[in-house]
Amino acid sequence: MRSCRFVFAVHVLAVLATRQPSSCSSIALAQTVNTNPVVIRRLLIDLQAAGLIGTIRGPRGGAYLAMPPDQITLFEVRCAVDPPTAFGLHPQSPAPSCPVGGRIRAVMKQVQDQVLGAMERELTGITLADVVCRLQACADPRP
Amino acid sequence: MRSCRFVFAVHVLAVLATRQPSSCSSIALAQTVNTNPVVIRRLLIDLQAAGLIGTIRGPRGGAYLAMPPDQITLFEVRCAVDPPTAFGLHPQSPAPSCPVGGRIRAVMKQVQDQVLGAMERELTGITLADVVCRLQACADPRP
DNA sequence: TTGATTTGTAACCGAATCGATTACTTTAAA
DNA sequence: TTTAAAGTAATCGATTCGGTTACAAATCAA
Repeated sequence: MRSCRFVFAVHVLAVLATRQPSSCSSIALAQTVNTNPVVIRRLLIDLQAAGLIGTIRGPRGGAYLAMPPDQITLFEVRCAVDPPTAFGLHPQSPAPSCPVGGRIRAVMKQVQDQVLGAMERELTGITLADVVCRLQACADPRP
Repeated sequence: MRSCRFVFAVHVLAVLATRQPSSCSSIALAQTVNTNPVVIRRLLIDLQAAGLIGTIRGPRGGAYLAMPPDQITLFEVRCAVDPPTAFGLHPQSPAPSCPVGGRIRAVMKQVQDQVLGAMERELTGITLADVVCRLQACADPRP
């Protein structure tokens, strides 16, 4: 997963958290992230579908947090914008005649689920409020 | 990380573990994985650099395990063939004038390190011997 | 009602990644 | 000497992804 959609999303949500409860346009968000507004709007659509933010069309519109920052975990953010993948699996079916090839896919699927579970536990332990706190360089609540 | 180098590497090592102590050619390995021998040889180079396998050139050559399967963890395998990344970071510098933009990179680097640490703990807990065991559908030693 | 502003969305581009492939060199066993 | 295998360079094609342009839809204010 080399996409930076996740860090962009956390960045955007952190800005919205500091702007609460007023909204922020995709243009302004794109400037802080240093990317194109359409890239931000595509993210906003996914974050909105996940119920993390709301958007307002028209003049003075923009995006706003739909939830208090301490109730948004980074796991939810990741789920909203990235596919649940830790590493790629076999693109072609391995040789079924080989004892390894016949079963390796199921085993590696298990391994991936274990790894994703570990990532979930870690990301569930970090809220958007924690991120905002770290941004302000206050004491890390989870040392 | 969408590359399947990691699953290919585990697949190859599992085959070598069942073939111990004799060696196995990249052609034979490529057949079980269902890919091209050069793809396998590129993997073998990385696994060899990590000290996990050895290779023999010439007729009757091939790759062999350099270590007992219960001393090879999936974390070592992953380190050998994949960069230590959980998600992409900001490609362009965020706006330093924004309070979020100025610090978000460092914070997300921390988050990535936490996630990588969780992945490391999970993958360190699975050895190549465990994988071989799971391939044989015996009771999972780590339920 | 009109104009301005903003989201939503489609289309496309260019760079990067990656597995696959061909071809060749190097090594070493029989 | 022949043959089989690793090592390696070069290239191809598909896919992904951020970036960009353009435009439609919505909504607010004058």
